[in-house]
Amino acid sequence: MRKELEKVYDPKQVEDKTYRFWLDGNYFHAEVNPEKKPYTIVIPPPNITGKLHMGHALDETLQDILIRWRRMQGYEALWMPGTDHASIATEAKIVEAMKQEGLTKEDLGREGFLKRAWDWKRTYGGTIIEQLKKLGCSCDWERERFTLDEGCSKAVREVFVKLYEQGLIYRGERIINWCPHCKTSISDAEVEYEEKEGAFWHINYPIVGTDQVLEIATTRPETLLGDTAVAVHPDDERYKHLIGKMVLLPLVNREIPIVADTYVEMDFGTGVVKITPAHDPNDFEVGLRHNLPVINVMNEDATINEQGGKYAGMTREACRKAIVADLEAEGYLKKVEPYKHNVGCCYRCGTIIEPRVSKQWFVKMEPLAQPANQAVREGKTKFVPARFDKIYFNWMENVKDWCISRQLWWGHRIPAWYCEDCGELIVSRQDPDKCPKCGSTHIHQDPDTLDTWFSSALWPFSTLGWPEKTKELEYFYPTNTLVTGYDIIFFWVARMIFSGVEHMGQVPFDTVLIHGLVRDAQGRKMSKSLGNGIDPLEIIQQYGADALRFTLATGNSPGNDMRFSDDKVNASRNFANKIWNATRFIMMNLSDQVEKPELPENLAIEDKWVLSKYNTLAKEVNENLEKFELGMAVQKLYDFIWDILCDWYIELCKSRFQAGGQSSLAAQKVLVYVMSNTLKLLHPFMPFITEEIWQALPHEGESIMISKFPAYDEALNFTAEEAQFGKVMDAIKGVRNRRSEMNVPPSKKAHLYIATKEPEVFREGAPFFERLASAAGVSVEENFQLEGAVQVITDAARIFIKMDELIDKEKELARLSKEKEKVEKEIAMVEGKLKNERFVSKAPAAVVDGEKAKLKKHQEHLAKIQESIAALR
RNA sequence: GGGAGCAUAGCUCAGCUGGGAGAGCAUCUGCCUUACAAGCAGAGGGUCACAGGUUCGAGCCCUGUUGUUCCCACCA
Repeated sequence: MRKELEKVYDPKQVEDKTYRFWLDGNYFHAEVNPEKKPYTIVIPPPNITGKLHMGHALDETLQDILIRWRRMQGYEALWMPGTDHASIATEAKIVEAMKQEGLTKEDLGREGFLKRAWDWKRTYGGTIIEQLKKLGCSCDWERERFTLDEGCSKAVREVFVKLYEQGLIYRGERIINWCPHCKTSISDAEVEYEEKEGAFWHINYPIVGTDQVLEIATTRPETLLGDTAVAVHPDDERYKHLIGKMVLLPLVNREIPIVADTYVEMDFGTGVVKITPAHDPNDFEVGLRHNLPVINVMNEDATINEQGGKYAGMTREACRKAIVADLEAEGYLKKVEPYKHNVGCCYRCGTIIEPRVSKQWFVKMEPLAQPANQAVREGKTKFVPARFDKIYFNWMENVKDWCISRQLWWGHRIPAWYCEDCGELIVSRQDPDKCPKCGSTHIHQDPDTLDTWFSSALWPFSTLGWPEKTKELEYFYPTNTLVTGYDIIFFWVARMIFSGVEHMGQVPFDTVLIHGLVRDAQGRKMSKSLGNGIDPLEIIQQYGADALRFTLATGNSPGNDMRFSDDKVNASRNFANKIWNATRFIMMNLSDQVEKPELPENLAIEDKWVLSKYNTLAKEVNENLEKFELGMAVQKLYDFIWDILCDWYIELCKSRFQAGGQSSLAAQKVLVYVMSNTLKLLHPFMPFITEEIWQALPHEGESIMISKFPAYDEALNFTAEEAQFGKVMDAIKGVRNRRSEMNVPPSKKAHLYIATKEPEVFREGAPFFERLASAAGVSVEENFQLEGAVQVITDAARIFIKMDELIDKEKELARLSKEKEKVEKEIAMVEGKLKNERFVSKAPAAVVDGEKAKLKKHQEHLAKIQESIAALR
């Protein structure tokens, strides 16, 4: 007894239940299996602070499609899941939460804070994982990892020590990007530039020993407190004679030199630049070249420090106002111009970055970037679409050393110790208890932690057990496809590539599939501040996970952004319902004799037609997936199911069901066969509904998700029959068309007379005209002589619709001559082509033959029209 | 300053290596045809941004122009 399906598909009844079924079956789990080829995807680990957003939903959907497809193809498919500790983002959230309780980090102390952070991780870290399950992700949850777990920490430590020993990690005093809000350094990649309205303040610096002034222009007057020189271009005729002289720094009354440096652009501003080595990266470089002192005038939170004299304690903004006011009061301010310029901001909190000189740890990039670039150039890793390799190269070829130390507590602590007695620096795989040089036990560990991306960079191999030589690592590495958005190519993809090449000797994946952003219906980026974000879980709740997945996969080509709208999800939901109802119909008509999907011995022409179409679909879906054209694959599935299967084949089956007998049984078998195989093709995209329906239909095996993914089958190559049946369909469409034009309701049936040179084809198809073309009966002959009938002319037939009362002879003639003109035009065009010597000689033979066939078809069509016209007259 | 993407039906977008433009939504017409009105059958609607070029043939390749979005750099 087969179960009845509800009238409308309800995802809520199906999804959780089905997901549990998969988990119980352990289908997501992958093991080292030398019998099979591995296919591996590592998930871009979502932040533990995170909630699933549309970007994740897209990213995970694409990965799940690929992994389910490969799994069904027979690969040992591993989708490695996990989460990222996201040091800066998580720490900021925890600090924020503590603020509500009136607590600061310092109140808790490092240990207390970390305890709290781990509590946080335990509480919220699982949220996003649960949300991934709602989406249907078939990750191997037994292998779930966390960037701060023991294994990943071990990998981080190994890499740090190894690179340090190779001289590729060093500690040094540099100017770095400092976020005054997060109170930590951040890397160049973490700075976002934003165009802001500012001003250009022109300030006169008196030249010492003269009554002259030097006019400088600056966008940051408050940094004047830290000026240690002014610079001009060495070739600048206006200022050449002043090089080496001193100016008096206004308000501060410090004498600073005028230096010459080619960094200065002569024709920008006044051609004179104030040099503040402590607060500008370019000035810092100038300072190094000219041995200038570095005066840091700011605290960690970007307030002015004691170096700022009377301005000490002010914020940078307040200080700017005060300085400008004072300059004006004392007559130093020449003028103020409005000025638009780019300001660096923290990518996490948006606070304006303060360049700051401090001691930090760096990774020397050049030696690591080179082999990585070489590998990509050799095609060992390919970007899809290919243009993204330019972005990768552009960044990697100009990359500066990577500042990896963070003044945060939540993260991998830097494995470096300092001896308080002899000053020795100890970097070690094991925690030292004394100084190896002097034996002192007075050592302390560096308080800083590592950039969160330092651990993510190792993700493709740390999750497989590295630095241990595990069998998983041996089998699953290098992984196959990395799926991610273009926004983290620098942060993550590039760093994984050079890390893989350096530590594993092999690139971490062969393909990087890049997708775009999911935007709102108006094309705006979804953001918290705009409040235009769409919650994927709400969409799942409302429409179902399959509908969401289908929406994200449809009409989306690699690398391009997409818009998300309710209209689209609605259409996807309707599609799910369509499949559901098609299955209901099949089951309503299914006899007990169909026990599994198998083809009948005798196939009717329409069976061959649908099987041929299905076969092409199977072939193309695989081809599209191989090329990462997921959007195209899913579009073809949609078209096949809705148009070919539902609107045509199922409708064709209705008359056979009515007739009963062998023809009905054969139709049932073909339907079950085509439907269940099509469900398999669709399963990676819409896993829940396909499983539910597949289970309801006669099937073999436990679950669709471990069934064999269909492929092209030569036994189903019925292209000739497909073309033949197409002629019947053309005739049906033609009749429908004419009737619709004449506004004849379907209830008004009419007898059809079909004149054709292929009567067998149409006799076989005759029953279909009754249901699909409102025919009261059908006669097929080679020729007919009929009065008072409407005519439909196709390539293969003349069809007379017997409807005396509707006939207006003149109108019919006019319509026919219009049709004749149209066909004549077509003929003229094709003839023109074929008469063109150069076309015939240069175009491929297949194209020329195609044109010839087209011409023949048109000519036959024309002949029929002419016959009809003659008959009417 | 450097680089990339996009420009196709009213809207949102497909269109794979060049062989005479498609879908969804919207609009209009007719249908409760016993799987589905979340449906069925039809219809209208496009100088494929513009200007050149290559080719027998261009939405697709090349050059330029315009509009638009983004990335990198950061001239104080």
